[in-house]
Amino acid sequence: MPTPDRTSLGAIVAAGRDILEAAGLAGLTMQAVADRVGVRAPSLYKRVRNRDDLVRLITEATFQDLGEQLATTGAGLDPRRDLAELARAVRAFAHARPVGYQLIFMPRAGGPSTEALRHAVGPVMRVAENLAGEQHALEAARTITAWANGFISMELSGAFQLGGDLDQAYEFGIARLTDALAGPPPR
Amino acid sequence: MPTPDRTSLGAIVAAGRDILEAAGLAGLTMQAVADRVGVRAPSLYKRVRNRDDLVRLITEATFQDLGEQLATTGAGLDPRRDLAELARAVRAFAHARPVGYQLIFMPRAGGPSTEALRHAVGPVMRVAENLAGEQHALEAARTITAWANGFISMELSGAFQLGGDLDQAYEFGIARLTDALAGPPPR
DNA sequence: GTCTATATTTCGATAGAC
DNA sequence: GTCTATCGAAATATAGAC
Repeated sequence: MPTPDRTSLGAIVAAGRDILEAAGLAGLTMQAVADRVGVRAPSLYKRVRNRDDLVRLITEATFQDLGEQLATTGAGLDPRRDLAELARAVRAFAHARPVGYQLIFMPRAGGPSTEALRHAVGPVMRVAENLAGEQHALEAARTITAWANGFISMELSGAFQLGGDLDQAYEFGIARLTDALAGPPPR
Repeated sequence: MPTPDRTSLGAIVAAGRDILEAAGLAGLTMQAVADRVGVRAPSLYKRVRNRDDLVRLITEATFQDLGEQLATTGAGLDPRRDLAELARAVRAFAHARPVGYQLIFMPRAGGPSTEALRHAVGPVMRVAENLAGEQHALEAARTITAWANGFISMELSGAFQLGGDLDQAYEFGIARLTDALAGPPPR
């Protein structure tokens, strides 16, 4: 009888995500993952092609989580309120998994499948369309996404160094963006 | 008579910046820099403490360049026009040096000196104050910066995958943000 | 499927002669 | 200041026994 399974792909990905948050992308080594799941490093290669593959799996799992988080948010009747809730949900997610969040937006060979992307961006597109109209939905969604992701990325990287209250600044951005997108279309 | 200088700190940093753009941060090895400046790798350590130090110098030089680029932009009389010019200037800079630009916003130990930061952000603060008023200058500047940087970062990382014209989306964001910040302040 | 052992590669950094 | 020579430290990945 062969040796029974001592780990699983799910456990490996989960361990990888924990290590990623605790030690950063550079700290995500095959050895560290093996230690955490309780096997030797070479055994990981039975379930994962290589490290890049593991990073990709972790990124996709994180992206999927974000999508599910947003799916349960901002589906109300008031698009202005929905936008605010979506924006706060994204930021909360990023605060909970800062490294994983930033990993999503890193340039890499095999980006997220367009399917997964539509799933995660869906709620934002809906709100954008309700606010700015069908014709400007994509541009409005990109404005929202760019602002939120930019704010969060800068916050996480410590780029806001001039003091002030960041929570307040985020709410300020929400309020102004909402007014801007809900306002009369240009021209 | 000792051997004459065969390179300089400036040449090393300049070579590092070129390599960074051509081969990414991982490709920025001491060996690659040495090859490009025409010395052996150990010689670099006479002018640079270690690799991290070199990366820091490159980041600061890039940040300085960005600041100078913005200093000559958007100092006109019309804050709406100034904001548009500033936003376009940042994006043009990022397109010219994508890796260096993203390096600026990476979390690192010794962030840019507050002095260098004020220099680079100065023009944005001025425009924000002219648009949104003194009381909301910082928040407005952060909204602008977050949106522009978020848009550019996502663009550079290939995160915009749903088609559409990105130039147009950027102009859309400029127009809407300008209206939003110049509009009546939220009481 | 897991293990031990090891190959490979790469890179950062130092020592000491000239 | 530059060089040759080399160390030392990782980390990825493979081979083959059990």
